[in-house]
Amino acid sequence: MARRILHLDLDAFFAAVEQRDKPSLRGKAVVVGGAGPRGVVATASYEARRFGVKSAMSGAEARRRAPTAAFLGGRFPAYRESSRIVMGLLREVSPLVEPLSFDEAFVDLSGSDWGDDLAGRVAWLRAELTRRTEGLTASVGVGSSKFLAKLASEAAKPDGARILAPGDELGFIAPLPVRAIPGVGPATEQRLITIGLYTVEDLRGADRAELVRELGTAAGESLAALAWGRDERPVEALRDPKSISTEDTFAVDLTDRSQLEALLRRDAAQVVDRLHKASLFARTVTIKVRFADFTTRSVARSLGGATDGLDDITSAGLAMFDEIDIRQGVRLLGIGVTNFSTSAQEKLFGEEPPVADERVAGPGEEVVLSGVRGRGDYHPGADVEHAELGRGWVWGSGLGRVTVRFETRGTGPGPIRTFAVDDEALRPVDIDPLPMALRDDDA
DNA sequence: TCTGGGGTCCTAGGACCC
DNA sequence: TCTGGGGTCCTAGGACCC
Repeated sequence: MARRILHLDLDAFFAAVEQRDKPSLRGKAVVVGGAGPRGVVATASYEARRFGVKSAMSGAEARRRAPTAAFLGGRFPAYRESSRIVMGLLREVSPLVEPLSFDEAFVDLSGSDWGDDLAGRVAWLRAELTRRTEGLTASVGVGSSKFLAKLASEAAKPDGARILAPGDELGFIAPLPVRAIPGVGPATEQRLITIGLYTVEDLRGADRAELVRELGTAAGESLAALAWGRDERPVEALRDPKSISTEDTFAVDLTDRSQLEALLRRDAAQVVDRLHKASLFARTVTIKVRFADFTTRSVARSLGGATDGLDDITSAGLAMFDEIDIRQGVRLLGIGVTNFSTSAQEKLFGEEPPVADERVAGPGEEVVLSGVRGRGDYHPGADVEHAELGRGWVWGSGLGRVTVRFETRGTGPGPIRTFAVDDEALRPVDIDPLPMALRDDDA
């Protein structure tokens, strides 16, 4: 019996959450991300895509293409909440759910009772998802492997479903361009085109040995198998994290070493904090430096044993950073940890116990850009509350003023008012998205 | 106003060991 | 004049994904 794998992808997720919560933006071009001098687009609504705006495009380019679009900073707590509802719904279908990101997951339907009437069940799932999230839509694909399910949901976008009958799968993928295969990006695509391979069907006729020579063992063998629909990767509900890292791109290139060191300390504290929350210990520390010319260097150092100590990790990072020539200017600095174990290892010589978090408010924090914003302030799109007018969102700000549109999911398009930034009646709403009427644990 | 942030996986070369 | 041959760990960098 062939496996039945379901792949679900929320449509234009971040932008769709914004349109749901901001009625005046429904049906309009909305771009999440792309703020600041070096921002890039995280998600564009389908209306914005019609202007040619795409994920990962620079904000400058996106504004050029869609000058009338609403550009929003992003509200991670709201995205997380909707994601939680969707993943909860999927876990009611089957315990074998593998989230890939906030907006995407695989479900192994062998763990479900979905044998008959697959189309009816999928239709129910999509309708239920829209109901519980109060308006989001998802595209769903079902196939006999992760690979085929993912291509099926891609074909169903937006707001559709595609269920592949086992006998139709090879015919369905044959005409697709090689670039449609997950794992084939611009570089691999170019190499395949160079040897005359444009489609999945071409790949089937290719010489296996040549693919391996051209792309390496892993990629070559994997493509040769995928072209014939062969993909045995299991749906894994629990995957251990392999690394934790954080990095900052600066609004301007920095050359002041002590300022960069302070930022590195602050980032190390954040990484250690997340390490503690995950109850993990790491043996390897990595730093990443991107220079003004966009070249990137990474340096890694393995410690004597696994640690979650702030001092250990910070000093390893600083020691590596010390050896890097930063005269041309640094546009990005980051630090991360890998090589996890679940217990600290004895060090060669005695070590103090893990240090409690010591929050370092580094100098020059204002130079740090955050592409998509998660915390409340008055960036465009942020949630606010006014003492008399209630909930709304930041339409724009500057010159000591904030303009707010007063509307929420449940209202119609609302009125616009402008305030002084220090108006006592107005406050940012931090991590408090409006509750959904229906929760995933209601049903 | 070119090019975010958080990840995963793979490769290649050198060290080191038996 | 050969030059061995695995296996594993480590580091740096690249490709790719959302």
